[in-house]
Amino acid sequence: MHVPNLLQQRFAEALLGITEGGDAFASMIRPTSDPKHGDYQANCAMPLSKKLGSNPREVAQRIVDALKVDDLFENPEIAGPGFINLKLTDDFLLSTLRNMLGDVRLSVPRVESEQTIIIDFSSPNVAKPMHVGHIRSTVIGDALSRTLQFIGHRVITDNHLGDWGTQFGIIIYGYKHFGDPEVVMANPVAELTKLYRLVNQLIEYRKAIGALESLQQAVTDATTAVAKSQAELESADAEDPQAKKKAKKGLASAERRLVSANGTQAAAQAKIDAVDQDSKLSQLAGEHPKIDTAVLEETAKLHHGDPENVALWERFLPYCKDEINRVYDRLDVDFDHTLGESFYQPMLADVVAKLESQGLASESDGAICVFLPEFDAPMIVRKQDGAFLYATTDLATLQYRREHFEPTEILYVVDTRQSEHFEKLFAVANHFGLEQVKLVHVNFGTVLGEDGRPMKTRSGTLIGLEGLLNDAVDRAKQVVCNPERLAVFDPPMEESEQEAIAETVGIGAIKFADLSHHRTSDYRFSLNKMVSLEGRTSTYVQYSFARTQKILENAQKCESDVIEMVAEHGIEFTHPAERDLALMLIRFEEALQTVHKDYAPNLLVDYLLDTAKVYSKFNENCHVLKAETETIQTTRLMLVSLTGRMLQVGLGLLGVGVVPRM
RNA sequence: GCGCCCAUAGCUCAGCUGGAUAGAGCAACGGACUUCUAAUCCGUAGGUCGGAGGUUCGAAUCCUCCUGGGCGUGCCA
Repeated sequence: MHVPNLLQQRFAEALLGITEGGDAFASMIRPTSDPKHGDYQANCAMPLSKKLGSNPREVAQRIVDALKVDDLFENPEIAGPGFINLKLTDDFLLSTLRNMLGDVRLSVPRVESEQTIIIDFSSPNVAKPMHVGHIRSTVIGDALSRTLQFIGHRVITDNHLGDWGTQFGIIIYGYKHFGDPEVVMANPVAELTKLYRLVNQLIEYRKAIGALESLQQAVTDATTAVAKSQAELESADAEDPQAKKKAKKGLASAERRLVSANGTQAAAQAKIDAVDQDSKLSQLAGEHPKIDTAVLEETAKLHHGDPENVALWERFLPYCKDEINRVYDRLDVDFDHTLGESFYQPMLADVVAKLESQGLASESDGAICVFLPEFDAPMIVRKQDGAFLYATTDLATLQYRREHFEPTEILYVVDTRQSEHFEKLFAVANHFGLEQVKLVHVNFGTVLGEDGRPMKTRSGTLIGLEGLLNDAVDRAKQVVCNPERLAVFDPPMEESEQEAIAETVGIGAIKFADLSHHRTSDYRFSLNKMVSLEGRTSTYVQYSFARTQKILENAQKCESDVIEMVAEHGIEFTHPAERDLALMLIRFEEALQTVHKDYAPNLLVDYLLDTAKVYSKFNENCHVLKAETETIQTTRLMLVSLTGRMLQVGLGLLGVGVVPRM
């Protein structure tokens, strides 16, 4: 049920009778900000009165007179400067709920025009461990995929794996120089990860040594700047508060820079120390002074078809995929396709040739570039050395998807820092046969550390994703297995049930916390808050669900029983909390539509939390089993049953599970 | 230098195409368990929506400028 859409039609009809083109104002309908104003409000009278040059309240009255909404609303009221306030009738609410009973879609219709939407998300580089930075794309992409599918679109998910990059040069180098074939093949996933980490550490060591001097300089500069700012502050005219304020700000800024420079330098120094203080590592570092360039050479050899490296790549790739699939299993995320960069490798030369023949690309400084009028820098599709780039692969991917999937829309769930890349890509795609496809960069913000600084993806010291999931589940287990809480349950909870709950609650907490932020904003990653199991978290919603299930269990009723009871006893509202809950329930479709409109799952998160909140209030105020009459009990059982199902379905669309008790 | 993004309560964050008195959670303080699970609920306190102009009947939201921060910026992905 989508009340605003329904209302919009009614208003359009009424407005057309008032002035030509009046229906353009019909969309100005929204839920009221304050329940005392009713359920929905229409704001069209104010702007319309300006157009007509008359009093807004009079215009509102004319609209109300022409409006036909008796079947849905009580008498509309005009308030303030010209708001039209509308309150749904109880009859309408009750009959809408009745329709939701037994309907797996909870009265959410499938969209009228089905689109084919490709969602490109997650896309990790295989061969290196997944870390916290991979959460956002994976979780947002998965939630969008489930939600768009639910409302009736044809969704195709594709994990564009980074399976052809430098990380394989790292593994190949590591295998050739440090790998024991027997040990590696005995336990390939773990051993390859170890090799990756070792070689990466040695590379980082080299880089840190190379950078140390300039980092030291940055610290010195920042120190000087702080001293200078301090002097300025001291000499600032005490009579002039503005000058003093400015000097203070300058000092604060310089201090921040110093802290940052010190941090960067310390990180580099730590990398160096870690190797220097380990005799084995420092020996290896001494033996491989050019490891960074050597790794690039191994990568280049792979790309040029060197038989040995290609054979190693083919041998290692499945194990690398096993590694990431383990994480996807745990996260309950899957893909229709996993077409990585390597898949498009054979098509890249053709893409460049086609761009050149169409006059889109041209040679510049030895590279093949597409120059775009709206950008200073070109999009480079082939390097001087002949190698292809990210942009080339993306164009090949676009071409392939157009031919094989015929999408109407492609969503790229990728870090916002790549927005310029996508702007260029989409601009080129417009001249490359993809004018008809809606291309969207579903960008998202950076995950920050608890200190508020961006988590750098290449620092190598990031917390691994698997470890993080384990921590969350462990934390959830501690709470679930709290003896005080466990004592409540009858029959008692077996160990296996406790573990299942911890898994659902722990993983859900991480996903839900990520999805609760608007996708474009940065957020601070705080494991403590996510699994605190208090406040606006997944646990709150899951707990609400568990309470609904317990009531149904105690009443020994399932939804089909409720349908019969409704037919027999009828339904009515006798407490405001019942009506408030009903109003939330019928808005499910509205919430889902807003998720699609802005590609923003946080709107569904908000909706679920609000619904759970309203349910809690209902739960406090409206006892089901002790209800005074059959009709009241039937009404409440219906609300409980629908709420439980709605929370379950809603969480499911976010990729978060529920448990029957917790 | 140029481009993009951000600034909302002590902290972490919402705020949908401009709408009525700017919200939530956490932290603080005060209440509620003989009650279908207190992982809960109720209440109190806390904000010049970074600053200054402008558009409008009406601005956290749109425009301009300023300040502060982040990110990106020709051969990584």
